[in-house]
Amino acid sequence: MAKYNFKESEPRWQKFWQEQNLFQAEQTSTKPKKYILDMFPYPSGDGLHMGHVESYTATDIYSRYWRMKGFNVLHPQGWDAFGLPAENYAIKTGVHPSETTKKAIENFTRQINSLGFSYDWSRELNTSDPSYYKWTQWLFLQLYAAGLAYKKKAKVNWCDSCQTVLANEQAEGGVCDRCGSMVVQKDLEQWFFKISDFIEDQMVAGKTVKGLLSGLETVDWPESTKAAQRNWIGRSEGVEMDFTVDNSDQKIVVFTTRVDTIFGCTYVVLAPEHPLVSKLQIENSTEVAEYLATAKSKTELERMETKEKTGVLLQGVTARNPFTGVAVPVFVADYVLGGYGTGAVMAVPAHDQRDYEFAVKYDLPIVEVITSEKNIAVEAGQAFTDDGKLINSELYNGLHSAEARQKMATWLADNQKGRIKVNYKLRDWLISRQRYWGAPIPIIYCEFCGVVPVPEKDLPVTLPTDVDFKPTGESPLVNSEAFHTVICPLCGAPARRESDTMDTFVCSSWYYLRYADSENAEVFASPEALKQWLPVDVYLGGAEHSVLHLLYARFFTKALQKLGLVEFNEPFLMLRHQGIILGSDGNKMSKSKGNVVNPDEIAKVYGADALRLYEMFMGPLEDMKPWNTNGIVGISRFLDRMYRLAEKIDAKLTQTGGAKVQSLLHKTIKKVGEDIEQFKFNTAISALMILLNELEKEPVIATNDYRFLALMLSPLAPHLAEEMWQILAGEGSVTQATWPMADTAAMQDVEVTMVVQVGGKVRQTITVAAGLDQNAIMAIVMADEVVKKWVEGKEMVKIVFVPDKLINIVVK
RNA sequence: GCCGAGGUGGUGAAAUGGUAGACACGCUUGCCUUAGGAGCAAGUACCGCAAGGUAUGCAGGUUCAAGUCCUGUCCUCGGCACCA
Repeated sequence: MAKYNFKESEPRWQKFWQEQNLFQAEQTSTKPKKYILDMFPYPSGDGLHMGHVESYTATDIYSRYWRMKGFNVLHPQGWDAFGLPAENYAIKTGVHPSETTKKAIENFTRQINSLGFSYDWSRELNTSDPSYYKWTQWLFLQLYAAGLAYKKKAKVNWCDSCQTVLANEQAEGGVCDRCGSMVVQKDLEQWFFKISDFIEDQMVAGKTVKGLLSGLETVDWPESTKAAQRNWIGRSEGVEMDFTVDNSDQKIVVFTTRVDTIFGCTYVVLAPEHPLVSKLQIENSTEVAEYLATAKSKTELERMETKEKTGVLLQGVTARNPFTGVAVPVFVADYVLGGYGTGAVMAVPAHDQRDYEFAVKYDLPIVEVITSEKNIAVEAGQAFTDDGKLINSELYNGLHSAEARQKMATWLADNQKGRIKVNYKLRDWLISRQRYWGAPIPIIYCEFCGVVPVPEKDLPVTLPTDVDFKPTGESPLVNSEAFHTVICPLCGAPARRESDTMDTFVCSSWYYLRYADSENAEVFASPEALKQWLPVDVYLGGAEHSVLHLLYARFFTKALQKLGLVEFNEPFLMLRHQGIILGSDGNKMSKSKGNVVNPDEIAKVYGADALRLYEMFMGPLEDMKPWNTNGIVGISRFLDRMYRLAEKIDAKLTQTGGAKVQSLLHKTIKKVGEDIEQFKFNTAISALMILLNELEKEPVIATNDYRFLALMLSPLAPHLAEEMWQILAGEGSVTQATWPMADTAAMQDVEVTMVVQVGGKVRQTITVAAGLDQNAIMAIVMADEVVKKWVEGKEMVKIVFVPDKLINIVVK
């Protein structure tokens, strides 16, 4: 029998599957549905990398498996095609982004098909196609009409090198996500989505719907991803309270989570951006102005790197502690952030490390009001920041922190000096970008009518294609007269078109809805199609999207639910991440490190099945794993041996081997199915290897048993499985066959190996008939020479018996 | 600092509280040959001649029995971070 020739076989089957249209989801079906989705790729010029292959293989196995189990599977693929790299490339070379993108998509498509992935290409979508972004714009208008998209002047992150603003999520640590250059703060008019409206649960059409926080409890997602989102949202409960300013009608509102420490407040601090700084009567206003100027000139990064606390006393200004009525000095200092809480804090040096450092530097009083109940020694030079028992706090003395917080909040409310307040770190989502290669924001500015949404009939607002990509460093949209100059849809006066485009994350926040009905020209997706397919049952992609894409997509779903456009609350019921595949040197694959392994090259040498299987065999899907080309030969051998096992097929034989082999076979059927359902592909493959090792010891193989192998391999190594199916002269394609049922009766062991322990230590193993009771086993064991030796002369205290597994004789 | 996930052979890794290291790579020895990115057989945690003992980051604990459960501690990776 000839060796398995993947080079000939793989393209042949890929063509066959395409021609037979085997992977198209059924529009009408009585089968249960399963929507299995990959995060769609950005079609970069570099082509597919190992991480794509890992993720797409996992969902492919999963999809093929559920099809064999009789499910109507929707497994689509598309392109997240807008974005900066194509535009920057255009500015550098003059090649239009649509051309670059088109080429990249062709290459991606070729690569994906060459690995035998079973996508339903009839639903392919491309976010840069007007037929898609028409609906991105339409959805924007729905949000605008509902007040969920708004424009405001705000301090925003600006990247000078990318010439655009960035979302907070894209400017973490004061550095541009894309190019790594320093982000500066600018005051600009920008478009925002009101993501902050959806943090908590709310009433929609008389029903409570889950917000971004509590919704996390309803989905099957990795704990780390849920935690990252909670972290990013940054909910904290506390109180806001008013410090009245002496000789003024102003008051300083501070936010704190530790109102229990209020009696230790010895000063108040305003952020440099705080509006009161310019309103108060300050004696040393020149000094303060100088401080504000230096604080403003610092970049985010500098401000964070400076450990030393700085600030200036506002001379002539004092504020009154709402509880004690005591006057305290007021400072302006940049360790207080303008953008969080009220931009003002009460300082309690004894119980807050930052306030402590500041107080030491400026020689301010430190008053202890909390003592540890656990007798923990407070380190010298440190504030005691734990909860404890109150002291020096008048009638609150002796209370525990938690108790005191409640009572104090009540007192504040009763006396109208404060209120319970919840703060969040999450800001509204800044979605406008000063770039060309994105979906235009469908807004027109009219001198008379103001902000006018583009009428639905005029959608899509298409990108001008006749623009010049001269390397000016600026988006060509800015200079496109034809694009800018429009007529106001309301009054007909000359008007100006919004020239900003939307963040690409807007496009990817709803694409999973479009797959349900990707060809529809009337609506973004029909209610029937949405009802048939959504929500997504299983979603797979990189953990780097834990906050950005996944949070935005959840927001979009919740917003559309509120608008009555979808009927569900969470878009992705189950989420898994593929782990990063590192280079063989243990570093992240990168061109500069020269450790990149190209999937095309590997597939050429070992075949698509071997590449797919090896990536799954390397370890748990979610783990980070170093690539090792040597390891793939083990998989190659396994596939060859599977194929060659056919040489032993004896058509007259009804079953391979004895009861033991049959038991293993059916146990394997059960295990492989269970493992695939749990994304444990590594152990599914090893189970098949164990089975193969056993079957190879048999002189002859029954046709039906070989058939089981082909069926089990079909999701994992689909090309080889088809070839094996042909050897059996099976009907049609194994891809359309039904997943085998494990025979429970055959799985019963006739003989078992039992462990014999004496005093908890393994002393002997015995092979006995299955199902023997304790007495029978004891009789066998006590006759055993080795066991006798260990038990001799000792008193048997207890026998622990686990049927068919273990017997432990506890001796004294 | 806070939150999350982890620490098991030379390597990638297995293990519903029940024989730790399955499966695979690599390595050692042998066989075979249509010299192929072959195939087959045996072996491969550590100490010990053996009997046996020791091993899942470290220290304790629970249990007849712990990689697995509990307490503490160290380290690695990921996210957030002057968030009051």
